[in-house]
Amino acid sequence: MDGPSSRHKILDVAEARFAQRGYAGVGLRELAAASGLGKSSLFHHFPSKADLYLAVTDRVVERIETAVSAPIRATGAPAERLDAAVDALIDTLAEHATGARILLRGLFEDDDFDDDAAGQLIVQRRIENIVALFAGLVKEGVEQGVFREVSIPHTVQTLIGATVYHFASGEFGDTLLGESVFSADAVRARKDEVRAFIQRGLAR
Amino acid sequence: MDGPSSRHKILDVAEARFAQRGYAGVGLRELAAASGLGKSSLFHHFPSKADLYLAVTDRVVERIETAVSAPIRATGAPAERLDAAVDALIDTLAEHATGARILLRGLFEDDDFDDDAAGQLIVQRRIENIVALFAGLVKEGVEQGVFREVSIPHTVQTLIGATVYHFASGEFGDTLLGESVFSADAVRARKDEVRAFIQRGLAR
DNA sequence: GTCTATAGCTAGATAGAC
DNA sequence: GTCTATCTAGCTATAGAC
Repeated sequence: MDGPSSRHKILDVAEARFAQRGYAGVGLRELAAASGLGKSSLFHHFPSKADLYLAVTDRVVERIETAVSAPIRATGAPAERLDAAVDALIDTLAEHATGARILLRGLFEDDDFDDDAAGQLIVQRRIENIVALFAGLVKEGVEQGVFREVSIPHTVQTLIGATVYHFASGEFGDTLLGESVFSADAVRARKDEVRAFIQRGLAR
Repeated sequence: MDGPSSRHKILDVAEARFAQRGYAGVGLRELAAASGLGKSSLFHHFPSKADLYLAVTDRVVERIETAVSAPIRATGAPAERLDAAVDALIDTLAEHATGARILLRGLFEDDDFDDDAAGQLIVQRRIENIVALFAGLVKEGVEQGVFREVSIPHTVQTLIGATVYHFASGEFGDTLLGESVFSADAVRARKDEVRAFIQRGLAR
């Protein structure tokens, strides 16, 4: 047992810092120090800062993809599979406190990652896949007549807002709720509230 | 008629750039050039970059505050006032395309603005006021028995997710919807979808 | 795989002329 | 109110020893 590899450690540290202050807000010196390495050693593991950031983002997105794929692809009624998928999504967001922020930043951080267009594409494809999974499930429900005729894209946006935004809201969310949004209590409450909203929002 | 003042021009330029790439991602040189000024001239209008950022944020939050105050404080049934407030909020977010991102960034950008703690407090108070307005309205509906017994804070979070997140989602949202989230069509559709979701989500 | 040293550049901010 | 010039400190990235 060697403990976590340097690469793993760097990714953990980078995920936490990038989540807080964004890509441009964090320097490699800071990441190196917090990882217990010299600054130059980072370049042995990742060819550039942009590559490191993309590796962080991809890991986050992969977690989500893994978590929601099974419940969505399961057999059963759309309403139940959607409930299970939202539960799994919330569990994953709650377990890794920094993931939601990284994910949300990925959506509106327009940085120049021209150097690693390939890496960007991988992340993008993964996100498209997750969106397609949810969209397909909602569509299935609408076509079966168990959901009312909502707009699929708008419903996906509402789902993201209700889950990802919530767990990315940080101190603001903590203050609003009166406890950490990541506390077991708050996570359970969020699941109940979101499930109830979705069920009622989609019911015919 | 002198046209817009330099200060106004700087604020417009800064709002657009900060919305795209965040506080740390934008340099004063870039802002100065885009405002048609030399870099040093910015310091005549704003004492520091942090102050400029706070001025941008405050202007955005003030717009929202102004837009939603009237409908929420009006007389009428809570459900109707909530609909009107959400409409007004969406109109404001749609009218100033950069506002939603600035707002959302304000929630999870943990930069060091220690230099201007006073400015931070003003923005924070304004946000608290907006939250209190919505929370009070939902609470009123619950107490009158016209809304079911939802959690007030979680409902506020869901409202923010459904509106602010949506208009901050940028290219991702555009791709998902198949058109700009700011197009007249998409704005109208968003209003309809959100209103329907909220009404059904809150109904007893 | 980690280090020291350094290159080359840009950052925010200040001084002072006009 | 805007400018040029400059300061210090930070940045990403590279070279090369061990």
